[in-house]
Amino acid sequence: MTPASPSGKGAATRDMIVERAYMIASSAGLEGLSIGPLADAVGMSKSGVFAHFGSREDLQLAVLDLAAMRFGEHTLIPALRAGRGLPRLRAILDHWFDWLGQDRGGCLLLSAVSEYDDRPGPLRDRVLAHHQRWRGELVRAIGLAVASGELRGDTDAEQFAFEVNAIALAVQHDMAITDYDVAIARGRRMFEHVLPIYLSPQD
Amino acid sequence: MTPASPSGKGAATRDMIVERAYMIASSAGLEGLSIGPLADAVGMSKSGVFAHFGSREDLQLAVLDLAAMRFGEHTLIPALRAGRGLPRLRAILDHWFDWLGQDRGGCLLLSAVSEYDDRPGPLRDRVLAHHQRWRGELVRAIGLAVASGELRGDTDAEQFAFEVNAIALAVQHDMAITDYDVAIARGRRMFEHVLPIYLSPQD
DNA sequence: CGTTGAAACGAACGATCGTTCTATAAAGTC
DNA sequence: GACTTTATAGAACGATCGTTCGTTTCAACG
Repeated sequence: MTPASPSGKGAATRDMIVERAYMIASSAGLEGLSIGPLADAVGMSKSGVFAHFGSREDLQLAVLDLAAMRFGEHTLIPALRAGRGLPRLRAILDHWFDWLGQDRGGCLLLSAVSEYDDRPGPLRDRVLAHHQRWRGELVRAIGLAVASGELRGDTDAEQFAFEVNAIALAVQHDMAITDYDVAIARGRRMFEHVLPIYLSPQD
Repeated sequence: MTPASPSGKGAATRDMIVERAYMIASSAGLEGLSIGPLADAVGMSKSGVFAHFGSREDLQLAVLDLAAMRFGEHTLIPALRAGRGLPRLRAILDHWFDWLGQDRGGCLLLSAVSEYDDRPGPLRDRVLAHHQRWRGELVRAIGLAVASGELRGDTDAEQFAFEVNAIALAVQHDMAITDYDVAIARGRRMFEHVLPIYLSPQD
């Protein structure tokens, strides 16, 4: 309810600007985000928008942080209500698929990795930091499923997280080629193909 | 040896320009390719470069076609020397991994899909056409492995192709985060996890 | 009331972009 | 050698970009 930023009128419009910028960048990419059209979208002047950020890069960083927060709220947080272990892992993937389908242009964070993977600078650093944090959450959820005995004791959690990430990437990728529902169905089937490798034998 | 384009001095320098443009776009992205720096790179004037293409979009299309040709030469063509069936499929994936590692910034074609997935126009159409042609080659190679009896008769070739593509995507993705060799190793392991689903039982 | 400080505007700057136009140099053709 | 075609150069265009600057609006405070 209370914004993370310091309260006040200025911070409120700043949040509003970042929100709108996030919508634009979701379909145009972070690099396709420019201040002029953003100012039109929020009904302000270019300089009025600009004054809330020291530079365009700061604006992009703010958008990136918002995207990461929204992503976490949409996938990890609700999955915490599922019991830890395999149910939670499945819930994460379900919500992840949901997330990929809601914004046209797919997940901003996934796209940003390929956008900045060979452009060093603060943006690349932030993108990688967010992505690695998320990868860590995946590893953690997998680790809990190992601890619960649902997954084999010799499970390589990082490898499994890599494979889950691969599924999400492929779904986002195929959404551009075929239908959203077709891509999701392929992703689900793929997870069922990968999962048995890691399942404990006694189950 | 002889260029695909009509021969002559003009066509030769055009090929040279596209070549250099391909190198630039490999790391900066197709959208990051601009004519000014390209002209400097080839030692010509902006207008001199521009005259070989009706527009920037035509230049980008030419680069895209070159990338697709190079990709095919690097992966599919040498894999044809392997026996049809599973060996050829493995060869494709091996050469694909090789291809992902050689250019910094990964495969231009894979990046282009996310770059244009929600930007309609001729570029998006061409990107999707190339990608679907490649996907078709994957399906075909898988179909041959089914015909040879190495893969199960009820194999869903399109699903398997989706999964192979997912592996390549994840490798390219993780190359930005970790090491190239680590990403490749993860990709290889993942293929060995997926393959048994489709292997014929008697093997 | 007057004063202060923040917030937004409007105009402009310098740079870069894709593109166009005109001129020039070279190569080919008769 | 005169003429035509082709290839390239150079200058300039309109547009857009991120950014800066001076000014104005406006609420809060005394």
